[in-house]
Amino acid sequence: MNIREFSSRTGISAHTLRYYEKIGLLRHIHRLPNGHRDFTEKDLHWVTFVQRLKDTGMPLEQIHRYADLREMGDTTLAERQRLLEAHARNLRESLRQQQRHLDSLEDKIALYRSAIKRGRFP
Amino acid sequence: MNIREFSSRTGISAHTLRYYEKIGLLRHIHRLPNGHRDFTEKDLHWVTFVQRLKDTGMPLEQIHRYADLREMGDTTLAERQRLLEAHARNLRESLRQQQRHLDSLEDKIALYRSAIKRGRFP
DNA sequence: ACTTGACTTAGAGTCAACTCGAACCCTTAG
DNA sequence: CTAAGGGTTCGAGTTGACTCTAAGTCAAGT
Repeated sequence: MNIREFSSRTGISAHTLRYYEKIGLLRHIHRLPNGHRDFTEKDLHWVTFVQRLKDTGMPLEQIHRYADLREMGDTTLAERQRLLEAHARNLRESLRQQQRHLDSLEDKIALYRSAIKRGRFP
Repeated sequence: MNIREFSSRTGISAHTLRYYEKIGLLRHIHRLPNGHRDFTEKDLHWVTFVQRLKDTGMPLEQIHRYADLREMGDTTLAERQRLLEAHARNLRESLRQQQRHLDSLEDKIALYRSAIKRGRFP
């Protein structure tokens, strides 16, 4: 598929897709004879995974590292697993922290609610 | 307390604290006769709240807006409440999304685990 | 034949949120 | 008296992740 369709399927702008290729997050993108990119389902699958890593706060540089490992073949399976496990641990910790923040915000909102009901600030 | 102690109590660098004052996140910071900032417990409380908003993804500009409302007194209570409630809703949604991402990552890690056990990739 | 529009590249510009540097002022210890 | 160490201001520089521009190619439609 062309960059337009790939862009609309992934929600990533064509500009950003080219940028991702330039910095090495996307590799071996097939080209048509006219030089246009021709993305595959496999590319879609990889990009979806990249988005997941990115959305959970992994910097592009570390995703790049993962892409490197992937490129090196099955001898790096264990290292990729370690990388993902470390990331999952961070994510779990971050979720706990965000939950604490949310609880605390909800407490504050409850204070606002009762302050407004009583017509003044606590 | 001086900027050094305030910095170490909040975990925010002195540089950043001055920056926060410059952009209006910190206001009415008391000064000693020599011009040095003299932070109070109230400042600490406010900064802690600002950190919570920031850590849960609120842009500084919106925190600034909240600071404006706060400055305007009790007539803005309802609006501040709405602002916090909208933020809490976003945060709950983001937590759900992050949890889905985590589940998906854990699935992938499980695949790695079994691939490594079998000595090859799925 | 020409225009339209999707694509290409290299490289510059933007934005949020810091982060740092330079030049300077005060107070206190030796 | 002076040097160290903490503070001050203003403004410039950095970082990560885009985002856009300019100049060009190419294929299809009128």
